[in-house]
Formats: sequence, structure tokens, C-alpha cells
Amino acid sequence: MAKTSARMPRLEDVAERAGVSHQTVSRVINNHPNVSKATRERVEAAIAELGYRRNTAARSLVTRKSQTIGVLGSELSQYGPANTLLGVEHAARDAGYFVSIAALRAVSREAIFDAIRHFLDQSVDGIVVIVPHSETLLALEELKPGVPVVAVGSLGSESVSGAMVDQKRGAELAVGHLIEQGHRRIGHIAGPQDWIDAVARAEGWSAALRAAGLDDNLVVEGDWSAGSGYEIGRKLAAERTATALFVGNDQMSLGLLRAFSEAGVRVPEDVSVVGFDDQPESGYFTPPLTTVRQDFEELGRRCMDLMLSAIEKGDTVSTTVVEPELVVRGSTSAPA
Amino acid sequence: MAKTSARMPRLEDVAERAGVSHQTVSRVINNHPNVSKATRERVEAAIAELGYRRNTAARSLVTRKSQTIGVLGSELSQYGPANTLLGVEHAARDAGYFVSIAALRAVSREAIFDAIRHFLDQSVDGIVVIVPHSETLLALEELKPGVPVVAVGSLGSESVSGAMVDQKRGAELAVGHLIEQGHRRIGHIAGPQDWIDAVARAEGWSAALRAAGLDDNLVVEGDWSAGSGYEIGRKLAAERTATALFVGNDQMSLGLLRAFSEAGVRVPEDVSVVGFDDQPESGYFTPPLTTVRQDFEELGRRCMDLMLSAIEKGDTVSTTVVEPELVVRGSTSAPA
DNA sequence: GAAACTATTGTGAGCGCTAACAACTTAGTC
DNA sequence: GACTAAGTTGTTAGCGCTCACAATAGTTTC
Repeated sequence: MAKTSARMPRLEDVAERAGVSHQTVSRVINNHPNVSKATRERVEAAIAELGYRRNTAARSLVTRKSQTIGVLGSELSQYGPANTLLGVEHAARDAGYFVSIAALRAVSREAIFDAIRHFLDQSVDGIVVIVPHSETLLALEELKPGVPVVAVGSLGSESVSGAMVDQKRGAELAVGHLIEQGHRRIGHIAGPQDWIDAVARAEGWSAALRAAGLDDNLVVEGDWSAGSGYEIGRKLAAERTATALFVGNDQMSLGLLRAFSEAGVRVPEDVSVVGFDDQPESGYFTPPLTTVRQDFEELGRRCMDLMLSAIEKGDTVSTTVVEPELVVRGSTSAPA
Repeated sequence: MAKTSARMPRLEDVAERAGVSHQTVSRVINNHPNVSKATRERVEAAIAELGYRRNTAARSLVTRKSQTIGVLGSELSQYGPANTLLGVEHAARDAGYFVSIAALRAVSREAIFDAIRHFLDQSVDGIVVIVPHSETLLALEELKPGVPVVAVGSLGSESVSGAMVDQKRGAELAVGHLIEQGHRRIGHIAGPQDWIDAVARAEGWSAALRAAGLDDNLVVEGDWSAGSGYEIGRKLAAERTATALFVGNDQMSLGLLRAFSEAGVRVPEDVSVVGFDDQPESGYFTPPLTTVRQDFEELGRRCMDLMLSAIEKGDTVSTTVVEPELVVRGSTSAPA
């Protein structure tokens, strides 16, 4: 594949072949308007014949742009973040951008600063942040990298654009469904409260209950993992305070289901369970999980829309919200 | 964060401040041996004072290296590939490399070529490929990008290095465990046979059975998804030909478990089940899944080791193999 | 038909860095 | 003490591209 013996052709070589100046070739490449049709065609032919490809380093050196988007993420192997990343990557590559990633091992101010510096060294044109901790937003606010920043999973801030799935709405859908089924004591297994999404879901749960005149005092906090769902499930199986549970994500739901199964608590006959995310496996839990679907790919795409209009049109900070969707399966029914 | 009003400092600025030539500063940055200790310290002080950072584009323009590793992947949101990616990213960043990604929407020669071109445009120093289809290796073999290539999940080929978890060995561990428990009719639910791993696992299964003098005629092919595991499970529940099943991955196992549960087939009492991967959730299936653990992070790290020695020491094509590990949980027992 | 535009093309400089070489210092050798 | 070797520093020339500007050709206007 090219790059073999002979030097890669450069602008000058194309120019010579087409009988024009290097600057004219540059104009053709960059779609400048003032190039005659005949010349453009001649240049394009020369480009094709020589297999010319623009040298990004040289371009980057002079323009101080790199056609690269940096994606900063943590928990990148989890279903949600991984799919958001994919959405961003696809949208970015379609728009002709490279995608550089930095995965945070631990979320700390220092680690975030490091990663941002890493990106700035690379002269990225923009940074997408998939770090769902509230702390992150503060760090970004303080840092002001000098390039557009889009935070996925938050509404952003004064200096940072945001793209998010409406978590609160999702929680309301879930709780609304349980209320409709006739449940009155609806508990919540929350995610870690330093996660923006976890807080929003808890708020949505609470808001929906209060709007219906119900109590919102049954909350336990997990850590997103199936293991924590299992531990909590064992306790709840013993107590039996609620007839329905809204769980912060599908993985905790899995652990919960397992604990209930061990303890002889039947789902949905004894307790209804609703999850959040709709991972591909959730339809095959025992029983299949009623849950709230988030379209992460769409989220990633929206995120790049924001980014591109910030980079290319110089748009300022803005926000986009993706609607979640309730998926009803076998883990919910009317209370006994 | 820097990059504000005033121009970023460059080599020349540091040189002036330290009272040396720009070339001496360059030597300090690149750790050339022949710089006196006093000068080096003076230069380092100047670098710190000015907050100097090397311009990668300029460096890249002259060296034709970019300190960037391209990672080409498909199915990047799946547990295995996602974690391999993380392993590669960590190892790469630790070694001072940037990581650029390209996610394939569909695996085709043309898409692979496109992605490789995309990376070459960026002058990547090496390409890591996480595309577990046999076809991919052929495309790479044909392409010869001109930079080192490491294929994850294969033994590589003449021109491509390989880093893999020993799939065949993993299958043998799984099947060995079932045989030890006393099973004699052990079926296999294979992954799609255009995946290298799927083939290797099937071979391991087959080899272990034949070594024990048992039949290897009970195979069905799924597509890795929980859905396909479910469909297959429904059929197998009706037929009841095997007393134990070695399933190609954990997701299909989940679907299988679900189908068995619906059909009243008890696991492990009626049928034992072993999965592959050991995803974080697998210990919370009903019942908890016996499975084969793959250390994807380690795999990613090994992969970067190969890459770095190819780039820096000019090592030729080689191979590394990571050992899998059997994790015994509740889904296996002696046959009735 | 000269002035005043507009569309098209070319020229020169320089982005910030490294590689190759030149030059100077200091020490080591006989 | 002249001659070499080794260590240290400086000088020059690009890498391939875009930007600002200059130059030319073609078109309109009164």
C-alpha cells in the first residue's frame, strides 16, 4: 500500500504533473471556489494518477488544526459508554475527523488534566468527554482547554456543551409504568451518587412518586455492578417493604433477580422490577427485564453534531437531549 | 490552560531563555546523550518556566512518525473487544503513544482498506487490529500497510504479529472439567465460524472429547448473541441429547439458561453448562455460570509489547499467547 | 477606450521541528 | 607540544503544507 520505495507524492509533484502551481492544487484540495473547472479537472486527474494524499502533519503544522477529535472516557468497557464512543467515532469519521481516545483509569482532577494536556499536545480540534461523574464537569469548567468541549451525559455548563439522554424522563417513564400497574410502594436502587445519571434517575423516581402522592423514602445505593445488586437484593428479600423496584441499571437488576430467585421471591408476582439501559442481554434475564432504553449511538451522533457546529460554524455552547423509551417485558405486573 | 492569548513557546524561545541553541534544546527533549549536565538542567528549567510542550505536528512532519498507534476494531462495544481496546490504550499511553481508533461498521475488505488508509493518512507508527474474523487477516496480508501490524485474537501470519488468548486451551479446560465431573455426552454451541475464536474453541472442544474417546458430534452454531442462545436452548430442551454443554460465550449461555428455565430443564441437575469469557455479570446468572476467563487487559498489554518492540527495536513478526483460566461456579455438576 | 472591477493563477515566506554537518572545546597520547 | 579522539554545542537546510499578497487575464461600466 503506497509508502513503499519511492517518496510519497506531494503537492509539488501533483502541480508539476498538472502544469499548475502548488497553490492551485492546494485550492482544489480545499475546495476553494475560484478555480476554473478545466483546471480543477486536470488537477484531480493528476491527484488520482499519482495517488496523492495530503500530509496531515504539514497541514496541521500550519493551520494548527489536526482534524482530530479527542474522546476522553472512563468506564469505557461498560455498555453505555462503549456505545456512546462508537456513536461518536462513526459520526466523526463520516465528517472526516480522526478520533483519538484517552481512557481514564481513575477519575481524578489530575488524571483529567493529564488527558486534556495529552490531547492538546496533539492539537485536537475538540474534546468529547464521556465521564459521567459530576466532578468531571467541575474539572473541565476550571480547565478551559481552548477548544470546544462537549460533555456526554450532562447538560453542560457555561463553557461546556452537553448531550444527554433525558434520565429524569426515563425514570418517570419507569415509575409511571409501575404506578399504572397499581403499585403504591415503589423503591429505588440508585447508582453511586457521584454519577450525574444516578442522581437524575433518583430525582425522576422521586418526582414521579410525589406527583402521584406516594412516598419516596425507599432508596438504597449500589455501585452499578451486578454484585451490589445481589447484596441489596438479599437484604430486600428479607425485608419485603416494596411491591416494586426501580433499579438504576440493568446489571444491578441482574444481581437483584438472582438474589430474589435464591430467596424464593418471585418476580413479578411478589415484586416487580424495572431496570435502566436495555442492554442486549436484558431481554434474556430470568424473567426478561422491563427497562428503559437509551439510544447511545444517537447520543454519540448528537454529540458530534454539537461539536462540528462549534468547530466549523463557531457556535457557542449548547445542549441536546435524547428521549429514552420504556421497554416492557416480563419483570413487571400488577401487585398481588 | 495555556494556548491563550500569547503564542505557545517554541524550541527557539526555550533556547533563548536558556542561552543555548535550539538544537541543544531538541537534544535535551530527545534525551540525546551528549549534553552536559549543567546545560541539560538549565534547559529543563527553561522548559518548565515557559511551560513548553513540543509541537507534535512539526516533529511528525520531519520524522514521518506520529507517536500514534491506530486501533482498528469491529464489535467494539462487546465485552471482549472493548476490554482489549482498553488494555491497548493503557499500554500505549504509558509508552507515550497516542491512540487513534477506527470502528468498522461492517467487516469487508473495502472497509478495512478504508480504515487502514485513514490511519496511514495520519502517519500512524503501527496498527493494532481487533477484528476477529478470519477474513480480516487475509485482507491485512494482502495490504501490507508499511508499518508494523499486530492482530489481536490470532496467531498472526507471515507479515502480521499476533497476540491471542489460547482459545483451544480454554475449550480444553472447560471440556476437561465436564469430563472430570463424569459427563460423557458433551455438546457444543459454537460461535459463528467466520470468527477465529469460534473455530478455535470448537476445535478445542472436539480435541478434548476425542482425546477422552468421546463423540464430538453434537454441535450447533449460534451468532454470539443471547437471542441465538435462547433459540438454540429451546430446541435442545426438547431434544435432550447431551448432559453437558460447552457454550461459545457467556451471552449465548445466558439465553440458553433462560430457555432451559422456561422449559423446566434444571441447570446443573439436568444439564451442566460452561460458558466462555467470564464477563462481570456471569457470576450472577441463574445459576451462576461456570466459565473460562480471558484476561483481555493483559492481552492488550502484550499486544502493545509486540508493537513497541517492532517499532523501536525493529523486531520482526512474532507471537504471544495468554493463558485462559477456568472459573467454576454453580452451572456445572456431575450428571444425574 | 480607459478606469474599475472580478475571477483565476502564481510567488514567497514560514509554521516548529530534526538531521546532517561543521565548529569548537577539552582531554589523552606519544 | 603537536596530533588525535571524544565530548559538546551551533549552523543550515529542509519536511509539505497554507496564508498573504502579487500578478495576470477577462469583464463590465460610463
